Amino acid sequence: MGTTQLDTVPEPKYWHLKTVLSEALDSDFAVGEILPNERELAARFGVARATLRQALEQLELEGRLQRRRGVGTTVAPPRVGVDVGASQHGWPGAAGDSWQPVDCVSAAAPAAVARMLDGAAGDEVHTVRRIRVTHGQPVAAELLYVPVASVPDLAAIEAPSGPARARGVLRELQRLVMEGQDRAVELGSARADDARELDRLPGAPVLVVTTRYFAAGRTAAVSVATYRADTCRLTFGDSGDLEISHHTQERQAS
Amino acid sequence: MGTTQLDTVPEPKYWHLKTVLSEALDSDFAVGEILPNERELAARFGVARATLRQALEQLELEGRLQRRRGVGTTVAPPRVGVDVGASQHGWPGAAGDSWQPVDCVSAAAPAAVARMLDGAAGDEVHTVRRIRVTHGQPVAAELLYVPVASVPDLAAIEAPSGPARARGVLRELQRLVMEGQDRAVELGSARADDARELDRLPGAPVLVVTTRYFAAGRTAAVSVATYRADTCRLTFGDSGDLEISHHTQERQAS
DNA sequence: TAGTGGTCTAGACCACGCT
DNA sequence: GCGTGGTCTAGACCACTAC
Repeated sequence: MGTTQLDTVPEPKYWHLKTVLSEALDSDFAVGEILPNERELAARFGVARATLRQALEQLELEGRLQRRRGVGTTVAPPRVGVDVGASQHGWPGAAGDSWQPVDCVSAAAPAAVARMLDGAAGDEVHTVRRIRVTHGQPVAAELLYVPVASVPDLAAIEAPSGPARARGVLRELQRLVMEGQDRAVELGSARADDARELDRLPGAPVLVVTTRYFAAGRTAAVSVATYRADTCRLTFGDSGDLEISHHTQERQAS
Repeated sequence: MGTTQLDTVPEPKYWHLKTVLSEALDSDFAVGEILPNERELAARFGVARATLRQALEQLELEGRLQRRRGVGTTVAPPRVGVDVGASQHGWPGAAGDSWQPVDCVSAAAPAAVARMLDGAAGDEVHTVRRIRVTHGQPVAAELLYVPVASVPDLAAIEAPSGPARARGVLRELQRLVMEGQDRAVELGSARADDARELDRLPGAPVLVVTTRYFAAGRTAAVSVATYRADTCRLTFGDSGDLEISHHTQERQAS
């Protein structure tokens, strides 16, 4: 009698909720507008708060919502296109890049880093910390590992740590002839220190961009950049946005 | 008195749990090994199952674990490096690419697609469905949108749908002169149909790679490829594999 | 059929941002 | 202090897989 055709497809509540909320966001809310709080939304939809939260989490993962403890849930602006492609074919720290050096320390390389630098476990590296800011918002935090062997002329006069030393390491890098680079993107979750720089909670989803820079037949530096996955869209190639200028192949013979 | 130094840093339980489990995975478990079930793990650590699950979810997001309903939780192998970069500078469907056409239908373009094709809302497009398989596992599902105007010579003889028609559309694409392309990567959650192809649950985290192909001064095609975020690392540039350690893969020459 | 992970509930308390 | 989202609990039932 009461059998509906939905018997065969018991769609989870949170999934259906997400769909309903998503459509409501499109039609009834403006960017930046604040939603009713979770307890009220849950009551309104007749579900437990945990279920409602499962739907909100998905929408936040997709960049539709932004949630801040103590404040509320707001409608997120469209993701920012952040260029990580061809236009950055120079060394990190080249003039005009959008990174801001924060700190630098020198110590033995962690095992995982040493492996990527094809060096031994205890080799000493400069570790440069940088932040990338776009439209006034922090979008990425980076750890740049530079073996001391890559920048032998770094003056001992430089400060032992801090932004000044970071700039010194970056300056020395520019003097090398780059032979190529190598990028990978994967999903990760923010470590505590990255989360702090990115104004997110630890464990927040991030896109981890790992870049290896080659010079003098060796891996001269490795960058591990952590982008906010909720607010960023990583773009490659010339036209990050809607610009369709003519594209000349720059397929360089090695 | 009983005040410990931890007062200032009330680390969440699930975060601490994740750390502990992560270290246990490194030292006590082999790839593919099956973990104790969630109820037992929760009891062993003295937390509620929901809390334990929060830690497992993070580890799965980071590609450390694999969970399958009705089966159990296993230790995941390292992520597979999937090339989405320079080596694929040809049209989709070019000889030797790792995609497998599945289906093709022709209909009016959805609004979002029409926008990327800089066309009108109702323009007719061929929608090609393809699957990418690596090491025997499905890693990505793609929807390739090709305006009928891009492949005017597609014979009417072709089947109205199915893999045969998909191959026809791809074949016609090869005849165009590519002027450039354009890629973006962002985090998303799997739609129901993609999830089925990727052997995941709807909502699973995925990396969405959007590519625009330019020819004859227009956007000749748009591809939206959905990669499993748990098992894939997207690589760009020359050297895809970072050669983490023993890599005795039988790289078959085709 | 037994055992797994997936969903859902109805509470509670905590940390944080504002005012 | 108050309201917000974040964490946590102790259950229950369901869907799926393998035997």
